[in-house]
Amino acid sequence: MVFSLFVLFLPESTDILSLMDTAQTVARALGLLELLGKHKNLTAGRIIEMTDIHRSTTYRLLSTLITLGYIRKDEDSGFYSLSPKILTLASSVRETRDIKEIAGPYIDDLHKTIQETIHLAVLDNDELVYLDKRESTKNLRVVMSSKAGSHAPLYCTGIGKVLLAGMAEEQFRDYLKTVRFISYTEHTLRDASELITELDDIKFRGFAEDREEHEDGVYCVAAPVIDTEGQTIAAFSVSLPSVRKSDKLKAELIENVKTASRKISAAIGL
Amino acid sequence: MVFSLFVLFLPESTDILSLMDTAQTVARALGLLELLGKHKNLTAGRIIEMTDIHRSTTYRLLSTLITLGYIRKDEDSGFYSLSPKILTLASSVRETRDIKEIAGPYIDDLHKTIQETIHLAVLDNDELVYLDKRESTKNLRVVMSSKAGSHAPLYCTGIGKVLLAGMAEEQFRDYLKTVRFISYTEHTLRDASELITELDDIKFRGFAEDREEHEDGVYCVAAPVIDTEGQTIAAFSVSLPSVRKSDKLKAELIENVKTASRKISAAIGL
DNA sequence: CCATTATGTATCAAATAATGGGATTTATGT
DNA sequence: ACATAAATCCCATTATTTGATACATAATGG
Repeated sequence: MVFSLFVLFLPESTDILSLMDTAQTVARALGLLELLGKHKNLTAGRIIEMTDIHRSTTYRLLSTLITLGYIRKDEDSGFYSLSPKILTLASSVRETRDIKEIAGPYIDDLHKTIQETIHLAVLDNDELVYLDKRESTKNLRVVMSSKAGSHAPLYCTGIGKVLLAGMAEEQFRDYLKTVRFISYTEHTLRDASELITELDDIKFRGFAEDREEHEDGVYCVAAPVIDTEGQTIAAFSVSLPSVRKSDKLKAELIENVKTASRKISAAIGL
Repeated sequence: MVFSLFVLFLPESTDILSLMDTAQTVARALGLLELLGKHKNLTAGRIIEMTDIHRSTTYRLLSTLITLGYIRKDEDSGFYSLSPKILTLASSVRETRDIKEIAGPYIDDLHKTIQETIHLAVLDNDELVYLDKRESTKNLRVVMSSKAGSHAPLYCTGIGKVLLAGMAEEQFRDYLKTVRFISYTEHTLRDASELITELDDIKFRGFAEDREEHEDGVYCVAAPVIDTEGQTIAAFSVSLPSVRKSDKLKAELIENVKTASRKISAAIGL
């Protein structure tokens, strides 16, 4: 017998469903997918019994799902089953799985140790987009307009350069085609050649610095989050007023950021 | 840009969709899932751009999918992404993934070696259901009514006993509650106690024999298909006329069947 | 061999459920 | 603070889904 599914399947449950802004056709179709996931070797007949959806409707939904490639039918046995297409979706889930959540605790640790502004971001086309941040607790602090969800350029930020350094060749070439080098400060990298030199250095050292390249007076150290396949899937940075930067602090920063980078990357790999 | 999806998303593509018996709402919803699978970190706005579905509709579908637990939205960044619920479905795919297809080549090999009738079956409630078969090439051969998709009892068939032997305790107890021991032949096991003794033996030896327990004159050797978690997910058998059975042939049969069992089980584990 | 049951396809009128336009609220950035 | 954009809500329209009926085929069982 089926339990929770019943709620979704009952055609007359208008009172419940109409309250929530939910499409019942979709609910039914996905309910069928779940049903086929839970019970193996179901025939059309049994599916109809289990769901209380009308025969016609069930057949139509099943054939829709077959057309869309989500289920298939073994002609000999008459069994319906989930098709491998679901696996394609599933693989994307793992990649997308909340970097933010996994990285969260480590970002917190880092924030406790060095009480400066921290950002976590991922690539979004030719820009970066912030996923999360922590603010410095000091009076003089970096308060970027970088709310989570906002965008920033790649070539002139610590995080951006880390993400560029982690790009595949081809993707990077595409990036170079579209990027326009705007000089936000006198330290902003001015062309592709400068950028490439910088990226080589970043690849070698495993972290990036932003030496007031995006905003005057703001220094920043960034490092990547790397998944099990070696892909850079995100990056984070510590930003602070340049006036606070000393050789000692810088060394400490880099040390901590690199450690956090390793820890988060390990955590991402489940 | 999106390509194939466009076809599904275009609202006016009645000419195309009306031909196929396909539900467009479902197509759109699943299209959104695919979109979120391919492109990470999509905001509602971008999704709307990409799909050409009206704003309202897109939002409604997204909220439906959220309600159903298939996607989720990061409130800070506004990104939509596939939720882990997809993984649940995916794991079922792996289990369900065509045992028949994977086992096929090995069944063929087995059939070439010992040219007798072979069946492949899985559990279906309190019975077994045939997925596939090969027929003996000899004149005197076992021709069961067992078309793919047909059912047979467990306690008196080789495959059935293998499946019972691989059951979890609890499931087996449930089975004992409902089973009625019908004596098809004089060799049919007559009660739970006889069955349990037999199953212990099968568990120990790793294969089962059917000594004319279901049909007079039919002898059969069966073995399990075991997945990576040690679960018996299917079983197969070689059936032949008892008259052909000799000690030498029997030894050969068991040898070949056990080998095939190992090979198929290994192949199932991807 | 015929009667019966299960599966799938097709048709179609009715009604509901999805749609999309627009208004409203909420964010965002200057 | 304002202007602009994004997201949510609302609701009449209609287009899509629905389910009853009927038909075709195949499998099943006596």
